[in-house]
Amino acid sequence: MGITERKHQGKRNSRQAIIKAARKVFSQKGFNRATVEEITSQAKLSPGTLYLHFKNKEELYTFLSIAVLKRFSSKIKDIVGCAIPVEEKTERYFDLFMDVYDHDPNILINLFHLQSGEALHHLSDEVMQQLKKYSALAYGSVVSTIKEGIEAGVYINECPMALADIVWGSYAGVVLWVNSKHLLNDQKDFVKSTLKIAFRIILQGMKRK
Amino acid sequence: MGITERKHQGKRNSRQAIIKAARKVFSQKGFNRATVEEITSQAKLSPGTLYLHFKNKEELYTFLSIAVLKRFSSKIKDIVGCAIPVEEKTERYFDLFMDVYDHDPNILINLFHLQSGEALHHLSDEVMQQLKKYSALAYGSVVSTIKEGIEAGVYINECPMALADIVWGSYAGVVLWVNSKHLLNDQKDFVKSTLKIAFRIILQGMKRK
Amino acid sequence: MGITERKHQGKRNSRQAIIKAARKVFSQKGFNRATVEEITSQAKLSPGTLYLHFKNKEELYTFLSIAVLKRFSSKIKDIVGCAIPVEEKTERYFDLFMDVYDHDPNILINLFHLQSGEALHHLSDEVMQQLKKYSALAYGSVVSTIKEGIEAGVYINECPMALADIVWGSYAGVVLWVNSKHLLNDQKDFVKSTLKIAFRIILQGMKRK
Amino acid sequence: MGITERKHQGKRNSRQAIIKAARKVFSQKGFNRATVEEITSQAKLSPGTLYLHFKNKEELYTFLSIAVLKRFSSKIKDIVGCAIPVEEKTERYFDLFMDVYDHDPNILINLFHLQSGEALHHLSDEVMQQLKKYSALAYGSVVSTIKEGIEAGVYINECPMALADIVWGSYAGVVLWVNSKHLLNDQKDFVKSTLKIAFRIILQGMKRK
DNA sequence: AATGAATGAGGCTTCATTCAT
DNA sequence: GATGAATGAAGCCTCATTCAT
Repeated sequence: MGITERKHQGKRNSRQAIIKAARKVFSQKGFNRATVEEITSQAKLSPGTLYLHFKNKEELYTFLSIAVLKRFSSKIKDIVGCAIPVEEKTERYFDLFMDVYDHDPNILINLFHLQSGEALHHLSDEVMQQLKKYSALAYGSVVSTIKEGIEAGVYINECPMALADIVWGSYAGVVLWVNSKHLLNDQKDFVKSTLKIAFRIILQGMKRK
Repeated sequence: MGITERKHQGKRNSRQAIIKAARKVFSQKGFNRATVEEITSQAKLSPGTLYLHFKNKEELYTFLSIAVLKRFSSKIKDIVGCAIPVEEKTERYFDLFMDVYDHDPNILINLFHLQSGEALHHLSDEVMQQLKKYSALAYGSVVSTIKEGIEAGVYINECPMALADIVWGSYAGVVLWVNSKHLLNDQKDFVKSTLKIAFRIILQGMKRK
Repeated sequence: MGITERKHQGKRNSRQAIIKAARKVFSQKGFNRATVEEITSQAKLSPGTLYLHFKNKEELYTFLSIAVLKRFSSKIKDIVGCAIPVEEKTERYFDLFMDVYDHDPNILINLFHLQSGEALHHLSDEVMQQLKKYSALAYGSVVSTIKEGIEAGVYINECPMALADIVWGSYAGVVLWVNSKHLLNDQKDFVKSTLKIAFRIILQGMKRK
Repeated sequence: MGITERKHQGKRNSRQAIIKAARKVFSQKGFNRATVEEITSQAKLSPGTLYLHFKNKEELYTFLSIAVLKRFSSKIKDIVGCAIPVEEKTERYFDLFMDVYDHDPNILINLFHLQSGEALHHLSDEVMQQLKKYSALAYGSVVSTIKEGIEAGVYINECPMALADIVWGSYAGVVLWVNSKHLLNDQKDFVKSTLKIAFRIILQGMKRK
């Protein structure tokens, strides 16, 4: 594609190209080892262009995480609102986790890094707000469903937040762990099957005897 | 402590000071944002001193991880060898995980980062060997106990390696997750109680009905 | 020159500025005492710019040497191919040595240092190949001409490689020696006149009686 | 050798050990890449000991050079004073050069580096004086013999200093050149035979026809 | 909107030198 | 006289970011 054509496709296009490239590069290398130069060159753009769309590297990174959280929280809200038994909701949660994983298996690593304190120091207030908002939404929905399950006598009687932490943490931990251990080309299926078992175990373990 | 006293205590001391400071700084900031300057100044030493003890920043980092793995794998081997029922072994594993956590709650973050590929590029062969050795030892022991449990009909009949990944990944994931979510001064007890629940859930879920 | 003008001239310019400054600083201080900071500041650029053009300090250094070798070997090949008597070829060699010296009297010091093992540890394969290639070309041409002279009964019957070593080593040695002994501003003419005598002596001495 | 015994052998011993080790290490690595740590550990001493005998690394380096110059100038003066024909003196010079080379083939590289400006910046006045004194003595003797040869009609009528530069520069240049080109284990004989030819050529070339 | 050359702060690492023992 | 742990200045290099075009 020549420079001329690309220019005519407007700002939207370069933004999408950067987002796509960033997902890939951040996934492969993590936040620190990923360079702006590599991301933009994979997007067939120049470094300066990144800064037309994002305030800095961190905000691009955070943007990717927020995107997942948005997707997540929106879908999870749908489930929470449904008039179906808790156990069926939980099944759907499982599908949702898998869906997110399919959509971008590595983006979860970003969310993790984000909270691990390696990034998050030069974010604008606006982005920070969004991050908190969607994070709270997604997390809150999980908590409320668990609470519902406890009240319904389905799940063990523990602090619902702790249980949500366990679900969420286990999910992310297992993905990261298996990912890093099995650096194969097609690890996606392997991770998914392990995740499937993990979920079954956790849900089984959370059930009141 | 004055210069005089410190010097009197020999090389050992500065090494320990660096290890201690490194544990703290790496935990707080992660590998990349932790600087050699900060680690050594917290140890009340000058930057050059670090290199009397460690080849570079990465090897210091890896050293910390290996130390945990060593501690872990040595204790875990003791448990594996015992002539006690699998379920009792699992109980002891739990104590061991807690013991490691008590000994240095943050060091696990290092192990995780280590495998995430953000570090590990300038390690000497010797250190790399050690890392692999102790990593395999610790992991292998968990796998063999799970296998024993499956054969004894106690645990569900799934790939033991997958189950080990789930145990290990969940543990690390929950620690990281809860740690990063609750950035309080005294989160240790909070994390531990969540971990306790997590273990109970997972063990319960792994049991054959 | 203002920033505006310089930027307008593209990447080429900064490269040339660095090469020019590097020649000067390396000549004055040698490889080790020359600092990247000094080279780039003399080029009115910032340190980072050097690394847009050269992988590291060593490759810049080597580049300068290869440039001379290229110039040298290309011209020397022309002479070798000519259908003229050996003695005339030798005359032209002399002119060539002087030409290289005129073009950059100090660059020979680089070649020397290069082989002395004080540099040459972080070169990329590509640069290393080039260095060897042009080095072999230049040296080989001298050897073949000497061989021709021996066979024609013009020069004494000694190992042609040894004779080439003597010609080359004497040339470089005399330049370095006179340069370092007479640290005057205008030593160029002095060196050249000494070189002229040296060549006359060596050629005379190499003749079969 | 235990610490106790070494201590009883007095200062002289450690000084000699350092000198010996320094000759070796400087020869192998050049001034910059040779480290104080390596020199002293080869001498089975600790770094601090070097500074009991030499003000700094440069002065140790210079000391080695001065030692050669001393040896050189003293022997050369003997030759100058002899009532023998110039041509015979020249023969003896040749033997002397070879003798120095045999005694320490690499020390000449030091002298060269010394003048190339990579060292020589932190010398005490006293050492600087010595360096100049013995340098002038050795060089002056060569010049005076050449002058004698010119006056006797043996050598071509050129500036005697230039001729001395050529002899000296060629010698050092050939050693360095051949040394660096043929990094073999037993290059000493190879260098010597090349030097022999070189001398023959230069002396022959200097003769008046 | 896009470029990409240039920047320069900041980090890692080395190693000659010191000094308390 | 000797030690050797510790120092800390100095150097190389990276890379997120800027800005003139």
